[in-house]
Amino acid sequence: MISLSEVHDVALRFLGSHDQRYTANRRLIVQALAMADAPLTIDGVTETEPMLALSSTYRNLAVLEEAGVVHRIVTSDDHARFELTEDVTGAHHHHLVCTDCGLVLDVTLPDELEDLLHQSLEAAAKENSFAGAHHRIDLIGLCQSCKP
Amino acid sequence: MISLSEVHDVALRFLGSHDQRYTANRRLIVQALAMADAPLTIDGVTETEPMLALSSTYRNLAVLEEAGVVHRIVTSDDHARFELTEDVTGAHHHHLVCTDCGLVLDVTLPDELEDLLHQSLEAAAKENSFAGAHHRIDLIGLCQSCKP
DNA sequence: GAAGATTTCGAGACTCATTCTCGCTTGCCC
DNA sequence: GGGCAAGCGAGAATGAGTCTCGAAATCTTC
Repeated sequence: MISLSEVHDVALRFLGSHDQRYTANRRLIVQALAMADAPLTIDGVTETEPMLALSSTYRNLAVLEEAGVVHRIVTSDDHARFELTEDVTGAHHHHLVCTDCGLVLDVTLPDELEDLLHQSLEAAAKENSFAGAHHRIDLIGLCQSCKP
Repeated sequence: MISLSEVHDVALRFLGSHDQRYTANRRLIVQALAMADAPLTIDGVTETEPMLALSSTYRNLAVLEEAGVVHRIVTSDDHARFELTEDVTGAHHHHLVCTDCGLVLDVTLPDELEDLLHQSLEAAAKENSFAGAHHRIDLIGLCQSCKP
């Protein structure tokens, strides 16, 4: 597990290479995401750090996303969720998504499987003239509290 | 490839078991989705079948989704897209998603890979007390027309 | 370290995809 | 064929997310 100060270092570097400052607000957002054990909604972020204004949080999350520090997760639930990117945390992972409450949990898969997948997807991308950046796997189901 | 009339048969059955009628409008929507070679946005559906009112299309897509006939795909793009479910088409597949224009294309993966994946995801679900229904794999990248 | 330039902040207005409302139409059942 | 439940559709309402713009913070240059 990567330390909080390392996360801040990476964020600073990423923002720097996009001509963006690492302001106090952005720091708070990154910290909130780093401490959370699951991707957070905007409300989740502002509840964790109540000093943050809603509009600034939206703006700064967009800046952080642009700089590759955070990643936006959109589910059928109508609040987007945010997490630090793999480039920041160093951990490739996927998601369990609850269709009922929208909860998102992180999971990792065996490396061999990831390799196989990567090869297949690469081939599929080439076949369809897609410039493939990365893949995303979600297991869609019901979380513990939403189970019947 | 499954025929259009088979698609309608399945849709009829699915709706029936949810105490829903298979009305002319719903038929048009299913037909539009069946003929399209990629998931359609709401606008895409109403453009294909201009007789459809917007509000009715939204309502009927919700009904069809509830009945398991269509599936909603949400990307960062701010129009949801719809396609027939695998239960209707009989074809398990995944998506290439363009981060720029939101285009979604269908791809299939080798069966062995799907099997491996299924096992791993099943295990991950159990570990997190998730009742897993199905998985979703997206390759995120840039489509031919959005490539730099 | 002060003046000016530039960036960020935040409260509220605004946008627009989606959902809701409600009177009208359709079609099913006896 | 009358009654009634379901579906229809135009427009209003909702609300997540974006934009605006004056104020505050931060950087730059001397």
